[in-house]
Amino acid sequence: MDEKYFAQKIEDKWQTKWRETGAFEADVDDTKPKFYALEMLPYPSGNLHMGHVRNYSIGDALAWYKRLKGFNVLHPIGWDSFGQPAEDAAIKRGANPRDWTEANIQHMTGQLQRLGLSYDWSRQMAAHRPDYYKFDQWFFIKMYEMGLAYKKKTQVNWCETDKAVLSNEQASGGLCWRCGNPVTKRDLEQWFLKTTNYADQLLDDMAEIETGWAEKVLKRQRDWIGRSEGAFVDFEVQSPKSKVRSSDSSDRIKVFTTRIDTIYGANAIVVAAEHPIVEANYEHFSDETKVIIENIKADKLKVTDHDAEIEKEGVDTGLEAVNPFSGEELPIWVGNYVMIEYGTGAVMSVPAHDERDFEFARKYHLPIRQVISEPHLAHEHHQMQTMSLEQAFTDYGVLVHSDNWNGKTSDDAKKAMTEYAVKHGFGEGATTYRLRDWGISRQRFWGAPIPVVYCEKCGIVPEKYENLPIELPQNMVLSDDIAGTSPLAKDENFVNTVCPNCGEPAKRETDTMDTFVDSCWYYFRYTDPQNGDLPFDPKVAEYWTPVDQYIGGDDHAVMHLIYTRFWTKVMRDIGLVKFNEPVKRLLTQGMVVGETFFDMIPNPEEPESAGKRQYFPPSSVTVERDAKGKIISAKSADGIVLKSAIERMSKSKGNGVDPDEMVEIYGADASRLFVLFAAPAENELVWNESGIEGTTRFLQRVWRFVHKWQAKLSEPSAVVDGLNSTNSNANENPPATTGGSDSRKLRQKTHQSIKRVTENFESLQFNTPVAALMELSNALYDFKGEPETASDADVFAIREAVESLILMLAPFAPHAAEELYSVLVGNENGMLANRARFPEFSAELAKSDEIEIPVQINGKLRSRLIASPEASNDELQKMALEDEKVREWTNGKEIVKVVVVPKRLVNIVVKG
RNA sequence: GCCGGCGUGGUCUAAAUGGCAAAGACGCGAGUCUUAGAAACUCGUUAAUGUGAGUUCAAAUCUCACCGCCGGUACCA
Repeated sequence: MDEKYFAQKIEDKWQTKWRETGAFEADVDDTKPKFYALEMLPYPSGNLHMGHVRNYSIGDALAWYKRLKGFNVLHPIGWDSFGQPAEDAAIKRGANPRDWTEANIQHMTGQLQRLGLSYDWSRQMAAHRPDYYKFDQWFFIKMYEMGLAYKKKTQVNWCETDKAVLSNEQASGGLCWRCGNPVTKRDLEQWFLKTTNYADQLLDDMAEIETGWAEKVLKRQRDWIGRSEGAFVDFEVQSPKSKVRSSDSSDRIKVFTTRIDTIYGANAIVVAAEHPIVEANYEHFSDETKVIIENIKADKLKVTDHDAEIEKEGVDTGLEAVNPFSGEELPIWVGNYVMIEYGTGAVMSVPAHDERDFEFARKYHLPIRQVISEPHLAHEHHQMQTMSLEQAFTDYGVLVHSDNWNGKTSDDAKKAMTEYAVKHGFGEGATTYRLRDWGISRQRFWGAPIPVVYCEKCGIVPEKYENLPIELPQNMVLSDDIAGTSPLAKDENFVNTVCPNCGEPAKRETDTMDTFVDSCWYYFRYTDPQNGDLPFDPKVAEYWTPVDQYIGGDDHAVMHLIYTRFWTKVMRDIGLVKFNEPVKRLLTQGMVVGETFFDMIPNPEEPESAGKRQYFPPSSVTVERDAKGKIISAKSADGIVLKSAIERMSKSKGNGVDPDEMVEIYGADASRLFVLFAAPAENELVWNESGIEGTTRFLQRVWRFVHKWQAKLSEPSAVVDGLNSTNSNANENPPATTGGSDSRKLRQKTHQSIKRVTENFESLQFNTPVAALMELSNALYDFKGEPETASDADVFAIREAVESLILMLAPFAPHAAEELYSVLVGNENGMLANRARFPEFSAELAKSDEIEIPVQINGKLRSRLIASPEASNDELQKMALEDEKVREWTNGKEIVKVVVVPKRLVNIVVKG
C-alpha cells in the first residue's frame, strides 16, 4: 500500500481488474434475488456531460449497494444512437453517420470506463445497429397486424430548422423540443401507432406504480393523457334561407361538453375554422366572412407566443342550429379559440359559465344568460331573467332558467340530461382525450426504416419477418436539399424491391421511425442482447424484468416514459411479458446547472422580439458579486454588460464542466462522491467546483488511517473470523462489555453509521450517507490510541469500524474501497469475488448506554436529564420533576400537565 | 392565468411519525510545515428556519394569507 492516495494509479488498476475478470457480468441465477438497476441510455453525442455523470453515479451506487446486499444485479448500458445529430454531421462535414456514431460510442465508452462504472458491458446495445433495429421493425409489423399501426394524411408538426417532423409531445408549446425554434404545420402521409387505444390503461395502471414514481411525473402524464368525461350533443342545423329543418344527419353539429347542465345557457354554437360545416357552406358565406375564416386558419399556423394571450376572433356564419333541449335557435359562429383537433371541433358557447365563452360573448355582444346559481341564491335568480355578470361562474350549483330541470344540482342534472339526450337520440355520454396517436414517421435517413412495401396490385404490404432487418444503405450521400421527403427516396437500390406478397416489382416505404421507438424497449433487450429470432426471450426477461429502479431526468416524463409504458402494454398483449408496468420505481434526478453569461442579439427579421442569446464562456467574464455570492454585474472582455442566468449545463452555453478533466484532476472516486454528496439526487445541482476538494480530502483521510493501522488491521488475530466470511456481523464479536469505554463508543458509532447508511440507500438518499461516512471517519480520528499500544479490544473496534467504512464506501468510491479492502483481506481478488457483504448493524451495539432527555417548561428548554434508554415514561417524568433546575421554574406554580415523549423529551406545562 | 414544488448560517445542505434547530462539506480565520506560495495537516468559526397569522403542551414540519424562486402547462369545451 502506498503511503499516499494516488487516485489515478488505483483507478487504472481496478478498472483493468474488473474488465479482465468480468466482475460485473450478470447471469440468471434462481438462487439469488435479482435487482435490475437501470439508467436512461445516453445519446452518443461524442462527449459525456455532468448530467450523465450524476445519473450514472446514482445508478452505480445503488447497483453496488445491492450487490453487496447479496442481490444478483443487472446493471447495463447502451446507446440511443439513431437520431439527428449524426445526420447533421453527415450533411455538414460529409461524415458517414455510421462512422461518426461508432466513433462517438467508442470515445464515450472510454469516458464511462474511466469513471469506473460497474456496467455489464457484454450486454451493450446500440439502436443504430441492424441486430437491434431489426426488432423495431419486428414490433412495427406486429403492431400493423394488430391494427395498432396505420397510415393517415395529416397536418404534422414541422420544424423548419431541423427539417423534421415532430410528434405532439416533441412540439409541445409550439416549439421544437430539440432546437427550441417555432414549429409549423404541414400536410404529410404519416404512420401512426394507436396509443389512444391504451389511454385508459395508461391512466388507470398508474395505480400500480404510484408508490414508486414521483407524483409530479404521474401528474404530467395524467395531464398529457387528459381524460375528460362529458357528453356529445347533436344540434340540428338550419339553413338561414330555407328555414326548413333537415332530417339528414349530415346537417347536425356534434359538440362535446363536460357541462351539459349548462345547455339552457347556450347562446351560440362555435366551431373551428376547419370544421366540415364551414367547408360545406363555404360558398354561401359573404366575402367578409370568408376573409375572417381564412385569417383564423392562417393565424393557427403561426407561432404560439408563450406568454401572450391570443385575442378571441370570430364571425357569425349566418347558419343556425337548434338547441335540442330548449328548441331555441342559436347562431353558428366560427371562433379562433375552438380547436379542430380536440373533441368534435365544435362547442356550445355558454358564456355565463365558461370563461372563454364569456370573453367571446363580451367581445361580440352576444347574450349572456345565467342558468346555474349558487345554491343559496337559487331562489332569487329564479326571478331574474338576466344577470349582469362580472365574470363567468364556472362552479357547480343549482339549475335555474332551465325549464323542468330547475332546482336540480349540476351533478344530478348532468346525469339526467345525458340520459334524456340518449333517450331522444340526440346525444350520448362521451369521454375524450387530449392524448393523440403517436406519429412515428420521420423523413430522415438515420433511423430504423419502416418495413412496409407499396405494391400496385396488393397495396400496402408489411415486410415478411424473415426479410428483416431492412437495412439502411451503407454509403448514402446526404445533402441539405431535403424538403419533407426522406433521403432514402433518392436511393433506387433501396426503394425498388419486390412485393413480399405477389413478387411483382414494388416500392419501399422511405420514412424511418422516430427514435423514441428505440428507447421504448431497449432495457428488455439487455436481458437477452444476442437473440436473433426475437427481441428477447420471454423466459429470460421474466427473470430480470420489470425494472426495479429506473433513474433519469424528468424531462422524459411525458415522452419516453409514456411511450415505453404503451410499448410494454403492447408487448404484454403479444405475450412477451406478463405485467402492465415496466418500471417499479422511478427516480428523477435534478439537472446539473451552472451560471451562464450572455448578450441579447436582436433578430433583424423580428425587431419586436427580444432576440437571440449570445453566450460567453464564464472564464472570459468579469463578475462582481455581493456578500451572498449573487451576481451584481458581469462584463465581457470587451466591456459589454452581460446578463446572467443559471441554466442547464451545455457546451454551447459555455457553462459545462468536462468530466474527463475533472477525473484527471480529482479522480473518478472523488468526482462521483462529490456529485452525490453535493445535493439530494432530486434537487437541481448548481455546479460549484470548490466543494470537490472536500471529498478528495475525505478519501485521503480514510486512506491515511488505513495506512497507519495497516499492520494491525491485517493481523488475522485481530478479528475472530477473517473478512472472508460472508458477514462480519455482531454475533461473532466479543461481548460489548469488554474493552474500554472508548472502543465501546467507537463500536456504537460504527453500528449507528451502518444503520443510517442502510436506511438512506433504501430510501434513495445519496447525500446523507456520505455525511455519515465522513462522521465515522472523523470518529476514527477522534479515537485516541496508537497501533503500537492498542489493546485487543481497541484493535477489534477499529478494525470493525474501518472494515464497515470501506465496504460502505464501495458504492460511492469503488476503486479506493477495493484497494483498501485488498489491504484488509490480503488478496487482490476484489470485494465481489471475496463475497464481501454490506455490513449489518446490531441494534444492541448501536444503542446508546445513556440518553439525554431535554426538559421543557411551557415548551422552552430549561434542563437536561441523563437517563437510561430503558427508562419508562413515568420514570422520566419523575426525574424531570425532581430535577433542580426544573424545580426553580416550577416552584410555587401549578403544574397543569406533563407531556412525555418516550425516549425523547419531557414538557411540563405550568400556570401562574 | 392555471397547476405543482421549494424557501434553514456567508454557500451547498441535515434534522422518521410535529418533540433539544446544525450532523457533514465548502468558505473563512489562526497555526504547523515550507525560502515563499500552494498542497497537506492541526485548531477555531459569534451566525439561520422568507413574512404575517392560526392550530398545539410543543411547528422548519400541519392550516391560511402574502412575498420570492423554480418547474410544468396553455383557450382541452
